[in-house]
Amino acid sequence: MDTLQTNKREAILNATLHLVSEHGFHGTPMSEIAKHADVGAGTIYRYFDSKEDLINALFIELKNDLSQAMLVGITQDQPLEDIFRALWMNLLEFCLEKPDVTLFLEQYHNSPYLTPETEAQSEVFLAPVYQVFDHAIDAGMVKQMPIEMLNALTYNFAVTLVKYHLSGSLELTEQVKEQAFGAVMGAILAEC
Amino acid sequence: MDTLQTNKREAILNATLHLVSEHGFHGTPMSEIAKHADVGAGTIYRYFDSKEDLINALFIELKNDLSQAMLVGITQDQPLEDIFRALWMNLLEFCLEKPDVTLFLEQYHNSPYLTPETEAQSEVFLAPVYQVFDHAIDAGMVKQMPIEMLNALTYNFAVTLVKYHLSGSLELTEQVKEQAFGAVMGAILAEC
Amino acid sequence: MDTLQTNKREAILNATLHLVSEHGFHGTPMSEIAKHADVGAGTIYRYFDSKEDLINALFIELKNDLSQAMLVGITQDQPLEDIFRALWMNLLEFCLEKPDVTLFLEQYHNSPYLTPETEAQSEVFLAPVYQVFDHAIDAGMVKQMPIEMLNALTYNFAVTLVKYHLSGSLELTEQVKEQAFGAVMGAILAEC
Amino acid sequence: MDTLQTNKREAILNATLHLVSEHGFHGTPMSEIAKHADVGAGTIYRYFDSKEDLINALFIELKNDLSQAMLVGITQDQPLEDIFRALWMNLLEFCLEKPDVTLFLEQYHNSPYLTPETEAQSEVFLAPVYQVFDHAIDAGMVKQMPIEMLNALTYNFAVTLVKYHLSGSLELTEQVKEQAFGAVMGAILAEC
DNA sequence: TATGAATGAGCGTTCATTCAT
DNA sequence: GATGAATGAACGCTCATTCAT
Repeated sequence: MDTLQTNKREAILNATLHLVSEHGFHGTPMSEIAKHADVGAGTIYRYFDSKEDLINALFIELKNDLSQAMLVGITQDQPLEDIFRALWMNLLEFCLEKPDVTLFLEQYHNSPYLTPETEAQSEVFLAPVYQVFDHAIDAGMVKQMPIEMLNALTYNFAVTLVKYHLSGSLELTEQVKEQAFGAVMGAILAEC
Repeated sequence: MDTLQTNKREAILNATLHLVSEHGFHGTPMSEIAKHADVGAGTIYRYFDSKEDLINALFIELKNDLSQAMLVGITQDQPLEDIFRALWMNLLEFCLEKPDVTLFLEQYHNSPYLTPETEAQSEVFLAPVYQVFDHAIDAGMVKQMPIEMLNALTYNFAVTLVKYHLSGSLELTEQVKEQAFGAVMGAILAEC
Repeated sequence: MDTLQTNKREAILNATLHLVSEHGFHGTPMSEIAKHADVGAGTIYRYFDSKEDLINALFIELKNDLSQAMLVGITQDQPLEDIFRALWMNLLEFCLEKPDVTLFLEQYHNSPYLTPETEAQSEVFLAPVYQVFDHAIDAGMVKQMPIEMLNALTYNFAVTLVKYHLSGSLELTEQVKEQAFGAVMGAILAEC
Repeated sequence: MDTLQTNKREAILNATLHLVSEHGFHGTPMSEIAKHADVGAGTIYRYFDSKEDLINALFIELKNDLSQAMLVGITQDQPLEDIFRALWMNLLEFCLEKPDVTLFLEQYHNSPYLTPETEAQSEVFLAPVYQVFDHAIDAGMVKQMPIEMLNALTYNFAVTLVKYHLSGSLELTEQVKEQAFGAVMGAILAEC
């Protein structure tokens, strides 16, 4: 029973992710989501108040997934350099492996669905990552700079690369990934 | 007459830019564009085949504007370092001064309106910029890296900063701009 | 068990009365009725075939209640004048004390739910009242007039007054009630 | 041009009147109104903001029609008795000749569409009628009673008779009409 | 017997597009 | 050329009803 409920909700979210990443918010009618999720049109409204609510809920879930994925394999006792590399590579791999998530999140961030509330909710999950940034700055490893600039140079940069990759204009080979990570380091490290 | 025609076309494009940057593609009906442009609803279709055509045309124009703005004040005889700085600062200032253009372009890039054709058309204008990149790599000033990665570290980075600025989370003071440019340089320079 | 069944049926009818009198037929979903009656949505369909059936059943019950209420305290041996007064005052008081019933009945009478069948069913209960009318006409106390006109001057008039009262535009004080009854008498009595 | 616009608006109002009087508010979808008015579904929304707005506008128009009809043939110099009779008979005839108007108004008055605002708007047209009532009371012809009671005994009584007539249970012959008017007079006259 | 999750037809409404003027 | 009234397909959403449990 519990699983069935969860299944429908999951199916709806999955269908939404899939369709929106491909056709955009406006190109994805609720009826199509219902069809792909194999549920009745009205069923969606047992789980979500409205299309907006559905999309916001999906955004929050995906931001959480992404945050979790970034932290995989990371322990407190590792050197800060290793943590940084792991965080960034985890991020890059997650975006590469889940292109629909990447595209959904980017669309969401540039749409009127994004509100201060949903943004604030999504930021919560990233707290551990921001902590690493703070430590790195305190330790003198990373240049003193606004968190947003760090974000732009790490998170947004990775996403941009993946979008180029998905559009077919840039192949993200292991070598290119390393080069990209090198660029990130060159940009943020307080070196020499 | 010619001017009148041009005026209407311009008025329609301006209204579209203004409205889409604020309310998104879906939140901007053709009727509203007509009202803001002070033309009849049907008149839009004398200048553009469809809403899609209108938006694509606007995208191309804005990409051209942006490219032109980047090249302002640049001459072949300047040192490569100066050219780089000028290009990037021009870009940053353009995005800051024309937030509606910035927001429109970002929405467009993350929407289903973007097609390989429109993308290709818009790339044409950036040829001079890409030439600078090539020269810089040939001259050993900039690391050998895919043009897309360079783009991500220069163009997309600047746009991301401006979006943070527009959302109110990051203030782009002169000092922050310098710091940002320093980060760009750290990322791409083939230094020591 | 029998009581439980009766209880659920009663609860459903009560909830329907309450909600419909306040929000109208269209503003009262079955799901809301179920919630207010504290039963499952499907349970309603054990007691009633459809929403229409439920509303018709409620109408019949309320018409019965109203008829019963009119006859309270009346005996055959009273003078005809007293019976008339008692009937009418009973009616007025019932409508005043049960505004939801009054409003429900009026909505029903002006809705497509009303059919010749349901009307005929509801008329049955009023037989004793109609008998009084007949006697009064036979006795020469009341003018010879169609039963419907008598109804209009007694029943419908009383209901109309109560509706004005409920809407706040007319206060039904004891004095006003007497005046109203006086008007009824003036209209129907075969006087001088 | 002007006529065309008026025609469409009129056609929509007529279709609404016809359909609502027969099937009720809920039984009358906008699509059906459009079909009967021979216009596109969207066209209705050029003339009315919403279904509610359409129905309210129709109500106001019909109340105006009814008020106008009541005053036909009445002049200030007639005796008060004649004015009364003319008003009431005009009303009765209007309701008889336009049964759909009668049924629409009754449904409206017993529906959630009725709001203090729409009621107030509709009362404006009845001012001349109310003036007659006031004069009649001042002149000592009619008993001192609340305007609502007078309304109930004249307006609502007439409508009730017509509804009985339309339901087929009471035939409003000339004789019955006279009898009915006699009842009205008996109810309100301050006589002997 | 009772439930309430699930359904999908049908609603009110929007808006890109057309075309008579 | 320019208009804007008119269109109707398509949308998001509701709710009477069903049925597996």
